[in-house]
Amino acid sequence: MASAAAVPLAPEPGLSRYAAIAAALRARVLAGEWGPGQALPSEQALAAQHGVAMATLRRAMELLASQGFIERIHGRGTFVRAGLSAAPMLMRFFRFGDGSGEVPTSRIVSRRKSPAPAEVARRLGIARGDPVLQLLRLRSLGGQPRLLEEIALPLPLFQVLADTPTAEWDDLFYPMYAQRCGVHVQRAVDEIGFGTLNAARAAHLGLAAGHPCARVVRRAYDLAGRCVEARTTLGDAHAFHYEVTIT
Amino acid sequence: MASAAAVPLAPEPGLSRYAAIAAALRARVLAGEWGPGQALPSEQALAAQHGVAMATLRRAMELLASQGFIERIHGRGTFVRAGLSAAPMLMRFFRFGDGSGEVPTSRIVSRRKSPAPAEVARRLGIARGDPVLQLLRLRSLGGQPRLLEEIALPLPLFQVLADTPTAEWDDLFYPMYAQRCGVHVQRAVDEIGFGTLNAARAAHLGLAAGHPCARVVRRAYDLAGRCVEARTTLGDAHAFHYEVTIT
DNA sequence: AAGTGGTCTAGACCACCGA
DNA sequence: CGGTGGTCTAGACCACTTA
Repeated sequence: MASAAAVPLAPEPGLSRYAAIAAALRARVLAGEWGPGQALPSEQALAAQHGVAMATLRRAMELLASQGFIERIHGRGTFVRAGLSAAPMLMRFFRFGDGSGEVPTSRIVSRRKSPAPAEVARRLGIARGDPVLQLLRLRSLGGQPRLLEEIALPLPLFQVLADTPTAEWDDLFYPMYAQRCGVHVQRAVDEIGFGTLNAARAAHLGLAAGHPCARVVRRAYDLAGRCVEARTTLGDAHAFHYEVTIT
Repeated sequence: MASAAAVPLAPEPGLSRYAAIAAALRARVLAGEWGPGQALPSEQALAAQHGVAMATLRRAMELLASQGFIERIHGRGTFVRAGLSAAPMLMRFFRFGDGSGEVPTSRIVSRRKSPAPAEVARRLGIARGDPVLQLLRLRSLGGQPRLLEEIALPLPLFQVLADTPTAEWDDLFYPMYAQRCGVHVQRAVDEIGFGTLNAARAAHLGLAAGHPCARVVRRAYDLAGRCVEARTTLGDAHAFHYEVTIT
């Protein structure tokens, strides 16, 4: 099995060589062979493993990189993507922290363990009644509450957060998930809609009941495609703003 | 100047060969050497012209293709992109025509030539007072008006539309711009926000004054990067829905 | 200096399209 | 069939990072 090893069993007959290799590498990553943030073997090594020329192996890598699955760093190596950039992924939908340079703050209003209601279960892809951690979080700017977040986390996975005082939590949740729970958010889908605030929610935001709000429903997924967080963010509709480029 | 012709004058010193070639090709397209929808020379011809290997030329082409600038069709050739897919680019933001299979209709409510107000001029990137064609268009579904569009078109360019009875207009505007005015929309930017309807606009949509609305402000650009259309679309906020994937 | 990914070459062969 | 773009090879050399 030295030189003519090549593809052992074609995963899909109609697939080009580089696409097959990309699929194989993807599978190996999902199987946990290399974890998020870790380096893959060098191109040379992988090319030898798969019995193809370097250029072909590189095409496979480029494919995976273009899909955001791996990250290639010149002179250092190729790495499994560690997760979404720690950045303020959410606030970008709202005029939040623009200009003044003021620091946004966040506060956990409530935390409770409970069986998943139907809607939450559906979003997380778990069974109704499975245990989840439900959080209510208020994000403020300059002392003004701006965004209300309702977050649901599947529970065996996020048990650590149920046991840690919320005062010790980090401001950025996704890096915290990675460090404390070993959960790496790799992809998220946001659904944007519109509605009005009920009295309880409006009170948190300092608005009148019935005030129009923008609603961003997010589902966050890890590398394996499991939904690991369901989050609904509500904010004043008039402060909502988003830009899309169509090509 | 046969074999060692190569790059005549490097456009940017720090640029790789393929990036330089991509830039050069881009410039030739913008200069009008090949119009939208037309074929570029074959890879072989272009590689010879630039004095590089086919693989390098191909990298340049792949770059341009990934940017949506050209379209490569196996066995046929490489073409300058003709414009945005004729599709219902706009309605995708609204629940509009879902399910029932009913046919959306559109009607031009008003058309008038006028000097550009400041806001319109800013969006189109022209001077205040330059002549524009301003349209008001109502899009309906099942007899129900759903979207109100305010469209501004710079005027020397779209004169044909000022002279053609609106009854003869096509339903899809972008293909019509291409056929009748020689304007190919290649890229568009949408800004999404929420607001409320004033009495006049609400009346067109059959809603009450002050009703919450979603507002999509679009700027459409041609290949050369000129803004050729400024469009504001208003619709019932409760019918608004959009999905974004973050990676 | 050794190891990584990035660029480039000069070919070969294949898959697709149209006359 | 001839011409197009798509895949693949087996090299060479360059640029960047780390130690």
